[in-house]
Amino acid sequence: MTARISSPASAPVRQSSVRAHNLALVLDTVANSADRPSRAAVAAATGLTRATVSALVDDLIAGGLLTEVDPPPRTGAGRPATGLALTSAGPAGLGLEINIDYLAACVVDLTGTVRHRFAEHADQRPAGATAALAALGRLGARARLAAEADGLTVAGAALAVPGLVSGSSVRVAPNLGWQDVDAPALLRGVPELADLTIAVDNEANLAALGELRVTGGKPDFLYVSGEIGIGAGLVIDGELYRGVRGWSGEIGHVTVYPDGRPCRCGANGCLEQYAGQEALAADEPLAAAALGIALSAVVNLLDVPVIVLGGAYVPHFGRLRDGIEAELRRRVLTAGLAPVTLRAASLGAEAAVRGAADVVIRAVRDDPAAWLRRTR
Amino acid sequence: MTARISSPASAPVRQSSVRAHNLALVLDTVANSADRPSRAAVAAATGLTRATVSALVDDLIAGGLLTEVDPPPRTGAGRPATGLALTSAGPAGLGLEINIDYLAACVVDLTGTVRHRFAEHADQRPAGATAALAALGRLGARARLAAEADGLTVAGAALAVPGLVSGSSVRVAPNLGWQDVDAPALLRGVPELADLTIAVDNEANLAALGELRVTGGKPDFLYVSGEIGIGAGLVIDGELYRGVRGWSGEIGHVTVYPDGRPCRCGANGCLEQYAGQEALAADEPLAAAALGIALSAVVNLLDVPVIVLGGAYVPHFGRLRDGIEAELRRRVLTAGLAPVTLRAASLGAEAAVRGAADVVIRAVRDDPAAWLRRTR
DNA sequence: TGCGATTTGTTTATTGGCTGAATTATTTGA
DNA sequence: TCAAATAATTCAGCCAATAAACAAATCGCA
Repeated sequence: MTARISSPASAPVRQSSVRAHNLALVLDTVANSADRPSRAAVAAATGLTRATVSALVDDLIAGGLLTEVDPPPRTGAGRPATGLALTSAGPAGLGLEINIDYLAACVVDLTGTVRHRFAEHADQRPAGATAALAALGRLGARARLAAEADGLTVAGAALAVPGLVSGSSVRVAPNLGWQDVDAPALLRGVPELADLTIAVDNEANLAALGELRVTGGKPDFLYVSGEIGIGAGLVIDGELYRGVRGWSGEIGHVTVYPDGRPCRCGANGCLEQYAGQEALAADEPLAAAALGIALSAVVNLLDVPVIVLGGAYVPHFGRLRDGIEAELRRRVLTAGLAPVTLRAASLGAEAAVRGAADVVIRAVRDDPAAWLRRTR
Repeated sequence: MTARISSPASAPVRQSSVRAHNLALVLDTVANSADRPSRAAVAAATGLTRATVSALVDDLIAGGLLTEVDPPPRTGAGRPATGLALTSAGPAGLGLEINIDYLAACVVDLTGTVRHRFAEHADQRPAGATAALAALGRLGARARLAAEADGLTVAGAALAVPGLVSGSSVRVAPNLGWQDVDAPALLRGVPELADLTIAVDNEANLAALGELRVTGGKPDFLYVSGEIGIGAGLVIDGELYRGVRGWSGEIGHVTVYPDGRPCRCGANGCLEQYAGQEALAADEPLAAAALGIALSAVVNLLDVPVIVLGGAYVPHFGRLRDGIEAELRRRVLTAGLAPVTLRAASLGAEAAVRGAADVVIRAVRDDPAAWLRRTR
């Protein structure tokens, strides 16, 4: 089988695209191997010939993405293999997060290991966007310097914010009181970050990616992040779905009780009023039912087999579980054909920063050819 | 720019994949041109060289997918161009549909033109799956013979059913009283269809594709099909999203009023009870509000900019519109940033059959290399 | 009428990248 | 010690793209 190339096609493909694709294929195969595969093993796994894999691996080693390591224990006769592994001294991702009451930065290397982690706890609302992002930028600069002292090259950064994002602009972050903030520009005001490309995304989306890194593979799940607001990140076939304008996942404002409590958004009966952090803290009795109703809607609409509760839900998971599952069984049309799996997130508060850092290294992993061109 | 190849990569790419991709690119470019483009125009539009385009076009002509036609009126000096167009005598798609009270078949050619159309109106429930599908198979056979009399080659068929589908099996079709029916096998029992590959999909999904063909381009929209049940098809970037197991779009069972009317699915307050065909016929006063609440959930979750109401909603659109839009304005978090567009479908009852036929020709268009191999 | 300018489409040499077979390297086991 | 086995590299060949030159056909202006 050869690869299906994304259809409908919209750009020409040339030999260099073949190379780019196969570089990514080899890198991905090494990354997803439990052991430390040889070139021959990679060839067998991918369907490429050993000659081709050798050439591709040479490029990836020269570009600082792979290294040769001791092979796994031998099993029989024959020339011993050379093991391959992702290098932990190549590109790294810088993750940044701003939230109501803290700032965080972390550095993740190509293997997915968190190498450095910094946080500052303080209410970010009074300072305003400019001051808060300057402080976060200084935190990021410390993280970058620490990473470079380790021999890592920071390939880019991503910022998690609790709000709606368009391109690089934070359109609205109600809980921070922000509106139309060009966050990357403000962060780059810190000299040590001036040369970095900085992406911005919603915290729930990035937390979903953080969770994805932990599970591995190409899963399908909905990650629900209970912070002051409730957001969700939808991962389909291992890819984050961001919506047409990047505004997907606003599950906190899905209507649960049409004539229910008024919400700060202007509507009535939003999920957030029954299952937000404040409701949880107040031991709101309807929280589980409300979550179950909203999640049933998601499953009916999208056929997502797994739901992961993260953020503030993690400590309350035991208490909420039964109530949510009861609603799912009752309200999901296909519940009888295949049950919906509900579980708590494996990462806690750091999911979003970590997901942000992952975004950067994910880009390198998905398009190693771009990284090779850069270091050539 | 060269194409990004679908990441994360999972299969090797070789030169033949490049050819396959670029064949699809050229075919797509010709198909989406308003005029009848020359080879040179296709080269300019795609970024390929004229030499390459000439070679690709030769293959597509030899394979019976493109034809040379009179060029559009000249505009200046230079050798006159040769126009290119999709052939209307090549592959065709056979669309089939079974619903509560009718059977339908239609044939669509590569250009998207409906060439033949057959329907039989009768209650399909008493007959049972075997007899009903035999009758539909005979209708399909008539359509196929008519198409072949025109010089068309039926490349495959697709069947629209009102139910949940897994692979080629109809798991449940409550309104037909079906359970675990291998529809393609029964259809192929008709000798004239024995050699065809027959896909099966939910009627709402296929109706969404039918609507997509009419709009053209790569739009994003949610198509809502109001039949006895209410289904939805989600189109993102011109592609249908089917869900992990193919069970997405069950908007009819999204909860609107948690303690509302009991539904045949066992839950309470499903949209279907307030905005299904029966409720519409009874002039149900809550229909618009219920639709608005459920659609707001979709937009909040998925950030879909356009909603198309089809099927039984089309004649009621004028009456429902204001009520739905009021709820959308009130309940969609991003309504203030960008309004949601609501419109009636352009195709009526035949949307699903037509979408089914489109599925087949879409496959040929997306992978012309497979078609060329077949006719070689 | 004729010729240069212009545009289309084809031909030819070159290049990049993969394949397959042969070759070299290194180990196990009889 | 040598045959069998496995890993990795080398090299010729092929495919599909590019670039540049060339051939074909028309317009426009003198």
